[in-house]
Amino acid sequence: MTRPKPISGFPEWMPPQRTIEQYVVDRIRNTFELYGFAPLETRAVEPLDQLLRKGETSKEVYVLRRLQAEEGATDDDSLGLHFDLTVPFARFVLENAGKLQFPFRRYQIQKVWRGERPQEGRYREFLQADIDVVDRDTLPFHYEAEMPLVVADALGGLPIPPIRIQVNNRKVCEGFYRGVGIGDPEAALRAVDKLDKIGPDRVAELLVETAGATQAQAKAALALAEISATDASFADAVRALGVEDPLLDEGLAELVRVVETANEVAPGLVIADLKIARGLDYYTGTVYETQLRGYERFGSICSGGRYDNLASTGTERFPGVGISIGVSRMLGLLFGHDALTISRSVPTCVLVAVPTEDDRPACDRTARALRSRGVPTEVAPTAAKYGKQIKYAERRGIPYVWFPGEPDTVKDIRSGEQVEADAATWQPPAEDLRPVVSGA
RNA sequence: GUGGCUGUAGCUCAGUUGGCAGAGCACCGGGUUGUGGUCCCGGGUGUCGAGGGUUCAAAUCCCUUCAGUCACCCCA
Repeated sequence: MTRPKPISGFPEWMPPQRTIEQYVVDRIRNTFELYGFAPLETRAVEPLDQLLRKGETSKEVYVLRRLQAEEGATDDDSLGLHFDLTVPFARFVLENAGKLQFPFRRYQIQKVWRGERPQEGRYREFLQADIDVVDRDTLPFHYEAEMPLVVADALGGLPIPPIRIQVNNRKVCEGFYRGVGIGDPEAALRAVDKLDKIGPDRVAELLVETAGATQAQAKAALALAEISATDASFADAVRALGVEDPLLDEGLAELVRVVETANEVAPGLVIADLKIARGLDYYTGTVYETQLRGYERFGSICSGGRYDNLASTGTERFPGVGISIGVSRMLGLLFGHDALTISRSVPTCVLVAVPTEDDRPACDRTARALRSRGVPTEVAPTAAKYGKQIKYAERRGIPYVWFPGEPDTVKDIRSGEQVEADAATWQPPAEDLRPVVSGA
């Protein structure tokens, strides 16, 4: 029998890491609900044509197929695992528009799948935590300013490095490109997005080669991309470039509002960064990317944007804005750098020692009494010597060992302090009740 | 999907021109007939990632494959 091996890109964390993940997800979920987002879970699969509706990245979609699929099965009816939570949500809104009240605020925390080549913080199966707001026909702009605040609140209470959310607005780029006469705005966006990686010279070359820009146009696009600021001053820098376009003006006004809204609540959280592009299609307004301070080189852990055409039937339109926290990605990076620790590897707060097997029923009663008051408790596996029972607790980080006797005593094995205790009333200090997650 | 690097004990790693698989820490047992950590004694716990090839002989050389990681691609 060969020992089973891991599958590339499908990480399985150990209980301490999973405990941390649950803690993080709880924090995120509670925050989302604090802002009034309603819970939603969509099925894992979507019709393949739905998934591929936008973009030609079909390579990365996992397709679902029965082992005994019929020979003549057509591709039309095949199913794919969802690769994000926005596309399934858009489908859900269209499907259930009649039952929903708009604007509709929902959160979704689910696994998604992408057939990418894995590396640290980048997996084929991973967890995302997503919020979106959609409305019918038109979506008020102010929701675009709200997204970063929710994310900052959710992540701000966690023992992780501070985040910085980079924002841009598609209208700024597209208006600007139109203003200077660049023919292929999408190609231009794609080129400009690489600025940090390949530098201004290569971006200028790309702009000429792929976006059909002249040298002067490339220079202008590059000048725009190099602008960034944590306050509204970026708008002056853009206007100083002397490009005139109504869409540009609209985008600038929106981006200023996003930045100023954030600065009022959380100064330094948001930075306007005009090279941020995100995916090629479907974003139409504000776009977000998020860096963990100190982990900038690992890319964005949270991203999203405004979309106007994702959910539409032709007659009805449901514009939306959303942002998604890459939970697995963020935790994978932090775990990889030993930047998160937990005080114990199991939930157990108290181990009830067992003097002899004849005493086990009494020990079980003690455990039940503690559990009934919310103290996570387990009973020692065997009536081994007390030294071994204490070691059992120590190896797992369990802080307390309960010794049956006349009277019962409980020992804090970290300090060695042992006191008389009654299982009907004893309570550990609040900080010992659950494992504590902390930064390294 | 393309290319590079890495893979030896639970962890960190050593292993010479191919010649009996090692160290530290961790862990297990005992000293300790019942309260751990210090100390002493004892124990190597391994499919050298896997499969195949070359060879008298492979952790070592060759091929394939799996996994991790890095750079691309992509990031909906």
